[in-house]
Amino acid sequence: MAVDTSLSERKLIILKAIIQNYLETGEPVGSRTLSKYTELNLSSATIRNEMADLEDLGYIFQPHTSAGRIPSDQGYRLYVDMLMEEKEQEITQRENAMLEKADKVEKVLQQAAKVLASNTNYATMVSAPINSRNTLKFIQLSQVDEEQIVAVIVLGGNVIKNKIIEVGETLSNENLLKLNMLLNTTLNGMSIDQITLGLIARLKEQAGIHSEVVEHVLDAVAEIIHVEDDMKIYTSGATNIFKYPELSDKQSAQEIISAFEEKQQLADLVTETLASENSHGIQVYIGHEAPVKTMKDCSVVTATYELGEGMKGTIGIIGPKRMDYEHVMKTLKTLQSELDAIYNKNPKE
Amino acid sequence: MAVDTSLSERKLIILKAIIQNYLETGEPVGSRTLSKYTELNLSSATIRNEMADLEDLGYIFQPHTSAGRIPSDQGYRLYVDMLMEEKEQEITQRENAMLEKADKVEKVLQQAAKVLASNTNYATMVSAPINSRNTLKFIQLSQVDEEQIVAVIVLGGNVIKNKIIEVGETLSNENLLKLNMLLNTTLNGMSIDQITLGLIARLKEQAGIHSEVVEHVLDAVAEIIHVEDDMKIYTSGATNIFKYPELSDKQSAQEIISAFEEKQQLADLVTETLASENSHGIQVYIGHEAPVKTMKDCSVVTATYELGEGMKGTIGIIGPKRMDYEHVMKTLKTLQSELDAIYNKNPKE
DNA sequence: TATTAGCACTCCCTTGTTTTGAGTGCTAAC
DNA sequence: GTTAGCACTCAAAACAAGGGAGTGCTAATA
Repeated sequence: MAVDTSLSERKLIILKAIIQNYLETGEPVGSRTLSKYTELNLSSATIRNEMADLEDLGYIFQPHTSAGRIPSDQGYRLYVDMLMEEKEQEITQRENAMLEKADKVEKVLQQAAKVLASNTNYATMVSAPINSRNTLKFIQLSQVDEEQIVAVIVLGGNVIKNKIIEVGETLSNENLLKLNMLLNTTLNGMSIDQITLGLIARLKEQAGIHSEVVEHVLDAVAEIIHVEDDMKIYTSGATNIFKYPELSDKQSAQEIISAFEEKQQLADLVTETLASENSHGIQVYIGHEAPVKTMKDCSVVTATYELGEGMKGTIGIIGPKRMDYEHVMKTLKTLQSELDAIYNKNPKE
Repeated sequence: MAVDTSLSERKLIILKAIIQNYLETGEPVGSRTLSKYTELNLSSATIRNEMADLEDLGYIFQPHTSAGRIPSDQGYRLYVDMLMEEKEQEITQRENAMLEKADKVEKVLQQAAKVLASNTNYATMVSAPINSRNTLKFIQLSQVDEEQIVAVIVLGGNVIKNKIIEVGETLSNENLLKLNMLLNTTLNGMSIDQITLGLIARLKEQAGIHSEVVEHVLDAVAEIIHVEDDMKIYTSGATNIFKYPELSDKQSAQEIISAFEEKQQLADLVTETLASENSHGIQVYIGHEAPVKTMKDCSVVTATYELGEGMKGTIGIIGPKRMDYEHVMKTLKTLQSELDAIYNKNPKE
């Protein structure tokens, strides 16, 4: 993934210039423009020669004969890799991300998506961290009325799950107490994926109260714990894609916005990102590289954030291939640390 | 709102034919077409005369000279009013709305929106019922650890609210118990808007435990109860608008889809709908009639559903003016009763 | 008197043609 | 190695012409 050394310094400069110019204008860029744009002081003819080479090497191409050049996916890739290396030594400095503290995780993430979208003018998404490795801090069953019990479960990071359990017959107060004791002493501190069905079965026996109700309630508890909160994803600025002509023809717009509405595809994206994390915690998918076909004409930049204890989530930006990678990557890094700051200031036990 | 009697029977038939034809094709409809389409057996010339009249009266218009006619907002309005009257005597019969029972209100509503969208090919929204007149069924504070208390509140219709309350100093077990007793005995059965700040203040005194912690906790409880769950709105099929050329130019599409993403405008729509409810529980806003400017080129059809105890929510469909009003209204009615069936089968106390 | 046939007219849309201009590749000169 | 010059290409814009759907009006008809 390092910079391809087969390119001369000059070619690199020219390529970079082509890309940057194209990022700004969205138009194919020609040799004349470049000969002014760069500080190389080369004539357009020379540039043309170099461009011909770059085209042969696959970094740029012409949308049609006699048009200027446009960076190819490969060209973008090289460019982004260069950026990555430069950034490496830069100190990440905190910026004003305007993230207000909010007590509900949900709110924070939704707002994060919003801030990101308005900062970048691209479409954004933020996935809630996955709970499976989170640990149970507290569990309680309470009688609401004769036929209803409410179960409340608090996980690390103050994630709360709850559900009403409908019971046929009433559970006596003592039994409820017993059950609560049992649940808390047994499950407390365990991670979600440690709480297996086998464990629940054992609990049923240990409960010592042999009634259908208890079994039913325990089953319900297991369900609450395990029901994958189907990957909550918060999005914002989906309509930003209308700002980029290359994405806003009906067909593409329809597809991309659908993806944002349905969220299933975004979920796939998140899964993929979390699976193949790289050193920076930032990943860039250019065009076809993205794991979702809908994004084949977009670039997707994702960052992973961590709320401690292995609870990871993803922040993502979806925009045109000619996105401002530099700014985007910087903004993502900032947000990453903002989230860190918000959630890791309460030291985890 | 009754049928304008100044229109002859024949004009009405022609207007209806124009509209129905336009609903199907989306193209301006001309006199020739009509002379075949209607069972009136009139020549195109006669039809032309009638159309000229209808145009003078403002029910139809030409997008340009020598084009066919298109219904105006006023024309649609008349048409819809006619439909309403016809439907009046029809028996609403249950259809297969495929709504699965789900225990979380949230899920049900999201699914309702989805079903609706796929049934109609329009963009849809469903607002969660507003809680302010809902009653409190159960409240409980539990100690999670030294510094955290989780508050759980169950409202009618099994709506659950919760929040972690951070406390500086630990609250003793007995005090927590006392507090729970007090809260339950006092607040149980009260509606949200009955629980005023004054009441909370009185509770603080009654608690008899004079400590900052108790005050803080009670304040937090009040906040949880009152924090307007900022009108949750579930949407689906926003991208359906791409199916209608008259709405899918960049400008309009951008605006409409934004409205669906931001949801604020939809919330306004809901508020308006709930405020001015009419006899059928179904309302139709045509073009400029909608309380939101974004929808000026759309028609919005809304229905109000009730979960008992004054908890009302709204179902809405947003599409082109040439939407299939008949089908839409029927579908809405069906869904309305589906929701009724799901939520009012557990008889409310 | 209401309906219809006929006709001239309007104007959008489609299709085809021309022009323009940005950009290229190549070659020959510097 | 670099550059000026030139012929060439091709997309997009500008223009022109024809077709066609639809209209309004008038005069004939039932």
